Amino acid sequence: MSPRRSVADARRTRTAILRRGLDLASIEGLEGLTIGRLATDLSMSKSGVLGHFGTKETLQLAVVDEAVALFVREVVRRAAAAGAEPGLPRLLVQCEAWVSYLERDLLPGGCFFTAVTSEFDDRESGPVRSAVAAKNAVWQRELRQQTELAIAAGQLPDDPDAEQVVFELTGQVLALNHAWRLYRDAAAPARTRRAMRRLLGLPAALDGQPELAPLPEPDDH
Amino acid sequence: MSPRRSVADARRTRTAILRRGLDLASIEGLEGLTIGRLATDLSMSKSGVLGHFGTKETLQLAVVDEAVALFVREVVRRAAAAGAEPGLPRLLVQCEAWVSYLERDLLPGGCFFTAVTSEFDDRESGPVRSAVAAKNAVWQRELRQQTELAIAAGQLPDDPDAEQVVFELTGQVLALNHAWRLYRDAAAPARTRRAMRRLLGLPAALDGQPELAPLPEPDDH
DNA sequence: CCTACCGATCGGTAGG
DNA sequence: CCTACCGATCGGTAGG
Repeated sequence: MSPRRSVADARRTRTAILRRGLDLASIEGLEGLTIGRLATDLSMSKSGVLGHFGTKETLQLAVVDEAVALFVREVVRRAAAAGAEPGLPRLLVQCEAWVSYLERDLLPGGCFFTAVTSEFDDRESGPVRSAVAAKNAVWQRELRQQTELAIAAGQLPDDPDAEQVVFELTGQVLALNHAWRLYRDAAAPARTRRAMRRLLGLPAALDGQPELAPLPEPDDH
Repeated sequence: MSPRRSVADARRTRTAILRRGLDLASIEGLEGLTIGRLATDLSMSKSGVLGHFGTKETLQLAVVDEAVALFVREVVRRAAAAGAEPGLPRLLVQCEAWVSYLERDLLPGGCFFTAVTSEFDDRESGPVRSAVAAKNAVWQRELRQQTELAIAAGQLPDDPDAEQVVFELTGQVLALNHAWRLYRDAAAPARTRRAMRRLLGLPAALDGQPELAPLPEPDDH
């Protein structure tokens, strides 16, 4: 009965820690995520948890990576799987996947990046802050590229500034998270879709088809 | 040399605690605001700090009130002092005061309400969460009223849904806080003003007059 | 307003 | 992966 387990067992434990850590961090933030709480929830000792990461900061960075993996799976890849053409069609699919990601409440505390950005944006620069800012920037750049393609193809109405369009799209998603989490406002996803539609020069939605664009079925995880 | 001071002294101490507490809470959040840290910063003992409030929760609620007072002074009253007529003119002044409030960095951690909303929106209901949600709602209601007046007066372009307009305005302010705090993006205030202008059916700004509407000089505090 | 405490919890280490 | 610790800090209390 040695406490030493196989490499595969260790990896499984690590995965369980990160999965639970991501749930907790979405609620309590990355500082509020404590090793003792994780250990209790997983019926482990604190040193058993910490052994996988060494320090709390390394654990926090691993949780950020876990959150990125979820976002990539549920937004980036799901949008890509729709096979929409570059430019406005792809941008619409990406926006729909983004709204859907929040609407489906994949994490108990809502959007991990919104929570953690607000937690770290005033901190001195550090690895965690940098990681969050960098991951945010990757998604913004992807949206900007599609917007630029849409502009070049004459698919957008009047606003020729891709940066401005992405800024405003982001704001509508932040408003969604805000209304959805603070007031449990069930109308918020529809409001965000309506704002995005207007911003991208689309006509108002038909009653029977509220989505911005059709998406493949979501992964059930 | 009794440690007991006058009532006026006690009130001054209380004010100092709340002022510092608001600064700290804007950075660290209302949970991250600790009594020990406050005591150190103010060269007091922990029990000296706690004596003014009894419990941490009471302290947190007092800090929320302090934040409301700042917002009322710098946004609500400053906008009212401009003397704009109800409807679109007043709505523009209120939006300009709102953007200016963030742009001027009145607190070291940016918008207190954004930070605290994101911190408490997933928590079980409690007095702090309720207070934050209620204060948020008061401002939203004020904006909605002016929007409804503007709609009734035919001052808005096409969108007849006041709730939707307020939702989108809020989103642009959230985007401002996001870009301003996380990326130190100096272009963010102009982007928000531009988005608001478009949303409210105004022409694009002239180069020399970027504000949404003229405001009186800010209070220096 | 202070000193002097309390039990609980924090991140982390030693040693196995 | 565990037990058994460490010093520091948390919110809060007793008593003056």
